Amino acid sequence: MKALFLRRIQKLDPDSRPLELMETQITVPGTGEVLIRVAACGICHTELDEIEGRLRQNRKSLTKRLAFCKLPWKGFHWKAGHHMAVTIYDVARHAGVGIGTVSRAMNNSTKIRPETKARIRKAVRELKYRPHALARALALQKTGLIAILLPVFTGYFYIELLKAIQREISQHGYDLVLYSILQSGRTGPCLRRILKERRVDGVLVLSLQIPDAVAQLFRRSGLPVVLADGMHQKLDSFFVENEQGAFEAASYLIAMGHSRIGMIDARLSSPPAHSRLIGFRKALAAHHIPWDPGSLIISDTVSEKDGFNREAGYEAMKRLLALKKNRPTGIFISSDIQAAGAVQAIREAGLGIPDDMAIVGFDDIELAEYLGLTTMHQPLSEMGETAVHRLIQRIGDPDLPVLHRGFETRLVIRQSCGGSRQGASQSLNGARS
Amino acid sequence: MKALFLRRIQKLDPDSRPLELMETQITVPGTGEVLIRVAACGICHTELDEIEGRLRQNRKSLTKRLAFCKLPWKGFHWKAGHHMAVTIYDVARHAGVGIGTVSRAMNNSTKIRPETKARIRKAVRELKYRPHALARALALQKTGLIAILLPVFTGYFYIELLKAIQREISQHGYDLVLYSILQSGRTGPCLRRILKERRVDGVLVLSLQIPDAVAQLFRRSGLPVVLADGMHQKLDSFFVENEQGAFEAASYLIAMGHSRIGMIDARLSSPPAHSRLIGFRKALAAHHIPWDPGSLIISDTVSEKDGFNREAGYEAMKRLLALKKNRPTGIFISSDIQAAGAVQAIREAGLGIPDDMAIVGFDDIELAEYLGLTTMHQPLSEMGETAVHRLIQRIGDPDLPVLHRGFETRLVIRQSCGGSRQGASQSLNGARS
DNA sequence: CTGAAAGCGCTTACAG
DNA sequence: CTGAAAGCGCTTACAG
Repeated sequence: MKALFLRRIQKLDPDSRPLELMETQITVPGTGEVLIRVAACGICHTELDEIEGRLRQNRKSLTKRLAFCKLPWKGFHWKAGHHMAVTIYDVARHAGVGIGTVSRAMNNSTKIRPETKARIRKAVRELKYRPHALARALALQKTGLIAILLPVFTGYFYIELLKAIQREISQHGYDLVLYSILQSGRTGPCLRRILKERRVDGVLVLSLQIPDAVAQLFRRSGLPVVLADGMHQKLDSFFVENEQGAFEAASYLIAMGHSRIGMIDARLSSPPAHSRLIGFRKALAAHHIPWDPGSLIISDTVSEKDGFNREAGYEAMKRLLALKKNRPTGIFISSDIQAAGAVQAIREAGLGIPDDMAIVGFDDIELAEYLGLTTMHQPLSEMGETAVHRLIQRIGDPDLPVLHRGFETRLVIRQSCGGSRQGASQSLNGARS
Repeated sequence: MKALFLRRIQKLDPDSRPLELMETQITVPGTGEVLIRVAACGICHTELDEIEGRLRQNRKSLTKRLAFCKLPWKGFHWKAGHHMAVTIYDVARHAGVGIGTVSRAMNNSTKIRPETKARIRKAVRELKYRPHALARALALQKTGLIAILLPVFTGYFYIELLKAIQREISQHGYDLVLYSILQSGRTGPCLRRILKERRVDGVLVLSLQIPDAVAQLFRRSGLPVVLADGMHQKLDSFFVENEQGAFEAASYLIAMGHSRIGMIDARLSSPPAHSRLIGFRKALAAHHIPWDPGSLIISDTVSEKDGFNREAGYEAMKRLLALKKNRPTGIFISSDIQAAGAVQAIREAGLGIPDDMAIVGFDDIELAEYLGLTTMHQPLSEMGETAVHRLIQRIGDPDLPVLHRGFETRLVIRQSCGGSRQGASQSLNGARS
């Protein structure tokens, strides 16, 4: 296998004419591979053919050298980066100007004569030139990239958020770099790395907690961070009013006539889980319903995960159903995905929803509609858009004051509490049909 | 508002001692803003405080100048990039070596003395140095980024795929840049842009068709592309055996005793939709069941989308149910999400599944389990992993031969055809309960 | 308005 | 083994 490797030497010798071959040499690494290295001055992408022609003419000398190495000549072969990319130098030469002028033409500088600009634009079109993003970023100290951190795709919840974020961000000319966090403990290290690597202009953090030390670091560095579905005192934060939502959810169960009300929550170290419990208890208190610790199940026993998953909801509901006395008749479940598991457990027990057990979820993921689940809707798109908007603002001015804003949830009534406005005809008691 | 702007001048004067202030000057732009520009030679991050101290000592001269501009002195204020990042120069000076040596120490070069390396490592730790990703990428011609193109998050389908891809890719030390394609026509332009910008080392394309001209361009450029859930003759492609899957799905309906079998498909310009129709028809033919064009509904009439969505499935099923004569008793639906819509239509018509209408879906998204939907499972994780693996390989050697590989689907039997092995107790005929 | 040059922060042949 | 220098492909004060 042969390789002809063209290498551009820009300033090797300012006086050398363009296209002049500076050297040819042969190296023979391990497996009989032959590398012919040709350094030429000011090679332009569009001139590669000419270069190759010259080399062909020069072939006898190459062949001689190859023979010396006891290797046959088998023709030319371009190395990996087959076609060299067009650079600003190519454009400059093609248009007969300096590279600075090309740059000004590309960046809509005012300090350029219209005719010059037009000429350069034409060259750009002809060579199909487009600036190398990295080089531009390095010179500009601006990458055009935004990092987004999120817990492993737990699925449904993030789709709507991501969609809104992606739409908004690309509208502002940015691209998104995805960092998915496998364990919550990795959030800090990941952020530190992002900060140091300086590959992005800003960071969007979804549903993750940021250690104070890291928040501090970001503030000092001036690299903007915005939280969505999360909260940090020192950073822009957009969050769902979990407490208000849980309060409403529980109040609704009470309004539907339930007096023994339980809750299935996720691990309390998760801020939403924590707030939802608080809202739940406040609702009970507001309605003078006594608090029974026995009817609160933290569904994080199943795995090392935070408990926001179907299996956890399933197990938790089974434990609730096993309660001998004072079994609740209404349950507030801290997420729809847990509720899905809970529904399964209720079905398997041969019980009916809402007759034997009423449930209210939280999130309003698409699945909730299929389940006929009454739940709290979160305004995820709105939150995502707002967060992006703020991030863009802050990239423009890192010294903006910190902004916190909550988004209220909204009760969506379906069938799982019996209070459907459309009647219970679509209830989900498949098990009893 | 004041700003003290520190600017590093590296080679301004090779003889100037470190920390020497080279100039101080004041500019007064528009709104009474004062910019004090201080260029110093070889300022190190860890020495900023010292610099500031000197400036403070020099304050009287600054104050004088400010007074000249009729502006009060209000102390120092660091400009945006508050803390300057640590560079390789800082480390080199801290360790008393050249920057080349630092680089070698960072990159595990063999050509470095262990003691030197240890000393540099220590400096790195002390200064918390980490290379600037962009600069490194520019010098190395390797960005550590992989682009992933996918149609707008239609949701469920891509979660599993993305999860597998993300896992695999980060294992190889890459990060993912997300490009979501709003209209399929944007695929080409987006790819061209990615190619030209050279921000990534490779491209993963999900479910999108690549124009021949663009494929050609990529081949010539040497930037690796791999397709997952898609196919192009000239590019590595990993795809689901849609035809085989549709064949099996239809065969299953036939085996369940149906002889009037319909299909709901998506727009046929979508390759999977097309293949699934072919597989479907082949199954009919194989079992000598006559083909009735009236019982095929292409569900793309609802919007400009491709038809792979719930609303489209809903409308399509309504049209099928409206059939006066020869109404099918079994339907193969080209995606689970359409099937979800179809289920709703069947329910609303007061019909039962599978008694009045049996359905088989395709995809096996999580929703299918809740719906009790019998469907074709796609090995998405496996396909995602394989695609990434190939991409990494190809980044290592762009001249690898083109690889194509199909992944077989698997029938998952639930309740929607009545053939459940667990009995029909969990069937979804909520409408009739 | 324009070109030449310094700089963005790294890597790596080259010459000790 | 190590330092000095050229190069990666751009932008932008600076000096005409």
